[in-house]
Amino acid sequence: MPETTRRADRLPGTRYGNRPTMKDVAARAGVGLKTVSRVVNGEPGVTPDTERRVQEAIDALGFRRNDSARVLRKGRTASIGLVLEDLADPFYGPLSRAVEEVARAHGALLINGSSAEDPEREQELALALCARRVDGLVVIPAGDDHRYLEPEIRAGVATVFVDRPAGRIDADVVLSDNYGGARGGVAHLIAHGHRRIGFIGDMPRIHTAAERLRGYRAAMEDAGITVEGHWMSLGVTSPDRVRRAAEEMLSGTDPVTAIFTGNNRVTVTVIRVLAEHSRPVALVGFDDIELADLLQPGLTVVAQDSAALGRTAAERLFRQLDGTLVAPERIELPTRLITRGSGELPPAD
Amino acid sequence: MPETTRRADRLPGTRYGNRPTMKDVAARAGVGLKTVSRVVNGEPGVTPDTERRVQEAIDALGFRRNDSARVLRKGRTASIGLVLEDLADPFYGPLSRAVEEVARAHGALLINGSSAEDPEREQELALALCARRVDGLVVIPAGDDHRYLEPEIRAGVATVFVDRPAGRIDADVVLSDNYGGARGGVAHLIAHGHRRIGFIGDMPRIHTAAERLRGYRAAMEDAGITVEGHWMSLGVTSPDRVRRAAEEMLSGTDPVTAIFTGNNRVTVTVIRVLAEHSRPVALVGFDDIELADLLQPGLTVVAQDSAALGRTAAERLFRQLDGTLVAPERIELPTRLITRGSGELPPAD
DNA sequence: CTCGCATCTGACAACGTTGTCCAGGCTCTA
DNA sequence: TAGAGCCTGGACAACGTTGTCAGATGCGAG
Repeated sequence: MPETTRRADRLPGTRYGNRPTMKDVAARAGVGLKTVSRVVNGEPGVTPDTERRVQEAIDALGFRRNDSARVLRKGRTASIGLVLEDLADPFYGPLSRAVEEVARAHGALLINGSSAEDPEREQELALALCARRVDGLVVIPAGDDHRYLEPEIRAGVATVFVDRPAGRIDADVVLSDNYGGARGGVAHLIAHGHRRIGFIGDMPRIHTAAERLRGYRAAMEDAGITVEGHWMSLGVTSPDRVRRAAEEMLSGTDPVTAIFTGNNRVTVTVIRVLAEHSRPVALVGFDDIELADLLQPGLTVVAQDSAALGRTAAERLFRQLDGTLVAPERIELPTRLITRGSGELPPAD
Repeated sequence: MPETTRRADRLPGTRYGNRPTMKDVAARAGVGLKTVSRVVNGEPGVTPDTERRVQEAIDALGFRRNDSARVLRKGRTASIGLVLEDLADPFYGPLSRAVEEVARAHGALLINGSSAEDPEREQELALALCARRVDGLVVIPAGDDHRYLEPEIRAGVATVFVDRPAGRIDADVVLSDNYGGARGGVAHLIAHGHRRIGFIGDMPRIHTAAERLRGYRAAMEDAGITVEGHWMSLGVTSPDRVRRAAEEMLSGTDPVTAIFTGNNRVTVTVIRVLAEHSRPVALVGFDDIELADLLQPGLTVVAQDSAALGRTAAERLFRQLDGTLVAPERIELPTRLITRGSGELPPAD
């Protein structure tokens, strides 16, 4: 039997631990190779008796189809890639899960990668995923230049950007309404009588941070309030710098009576500062936080729906793959103001 | 030029959107196929001039190596699979991220899948990953019978189970010390004078839940306390059932003065119940929660280090792949009691 | 000037699967 | 009983890459 010989010729212990192939199954069942393929894929044209024999051989050998070979032949991998910032961040867990669910509904697997907010790593990851020939790519940008993806997109890799827009290329983008959300949150504070309102946010080179800052400025301008320079603190991220920034705007001759925080990490630190502060200070944070309702007072937030972001992006991705989609679009999902107490405190001055 | 003809023969629009292959690069650079392969893989034996010509052709065509074909040829995919319960659960985010980091250090990508606590889906996912020929598999079990993985493990798929032990097969397992942690947490309550202590946990068919229950019983027995049946509530998971269970053990003739909660979801609900409760009740929860220190009182927890679980498991996985590892082992990581106030409340009866 | 050696290059097969196509056997009808 | 048509099964090539091996090229030494 030449078949057996060929397998024995192999170096021992190499290659998938010598897994059985369709050829082996065919030999054992005494049928042709293609017949095994037909059974494995549920294709018609196999008599029940043959099918049974093949199935028995499959079970006996513990055969499992090698999807790598299948992919090579068929040209579709039935997998999509997700490049995000940090899976350990509670904001991205639900997003990733939502993408996964949509992928699952389309029979695709999800390959995940964290860029750690490093543009180079984002590129490295995205291109590695392309080399795997993922059918599509959902990217939460870390960098601001995505021209490196142009050849991939031209080659047919469906691509959607989430949370932040793509840089220097035309592509589908799904965003939260950062500007509107921040503007609404600050307006909420103003409506409760505040005029000296602080803003602590991330580096403005990050799109979301810039948009939220813009929202803050717009709300203040709407109310005819001139923003003092020391009310704003931009680009601080580490807890102790946030702490210092908050303490600074809370002291001095012109202390703020309310603070708007630009993301959940900042919010958490500010909550700690305020907990030690004697005078009550109103607070509205961008991004919801688990247990926000159990704090004293409950935390008022501008919440974005990270799962919806992921779902929307993934659905759009698969519509690209269907060919249902033509021109790139920019989708903005609304945010929601959730009042729980901290944002409704009156100014104490 | 026969090369061009062959490609033109293809059906238009199929297969990766007609990406260039090494053959195309070779044709354009006027070199042989294997030379391109050498350049792409940085193999020696190519003159600088040839290398430059090839590199130019690669850039001009936007070529990117097809890893599917590479995998088929080489037999290793440089990717590992992670089957967990729910990526949106804050417990699994850091775990997944830790696995990813270790994978990255070994040049591997991570394919993620959520089982949604459904054994069938776990199996389906794990086998799909095996069909992709992942080099290894990190599984957080949903089911309790993993014999379906035996052929895969025999075929060389490295496998490590995390958080819960594998069912009915001998395999590497990395766990938290659920028993010891719960026992310590309950002992902590007893040390603060409590004797009527409630326990609310998940279904005992889940290993972690059973172990934590066992820890509770052991601590109570250590202190010579007989546990009343209505102090324990097992298998409740939905918020309203937890709520009812908590309210029940807090009322009646023999109300508990302290509660030990078996996981973070339960803890959150119980915190809500206690917030509405007039009499102060001590609380220790299994699993840490973000912002636990900002609650009133701060939440005392038995914390497990989910990142360490993931890291340990992944490292073990790659040591299996190195061949450094022989016999399956069971590793237990310690938990840590973090006191923040809620567990140090004296009994109020 | 020719031979030998080292260096660089390319032809070819193989990885495991699927699509195409044809052969053989069967049934049904005339 | 012979011919037509259908159904099942198998041979073969192709997917894009890498390993093997042999051929070509260039150089120096005799």
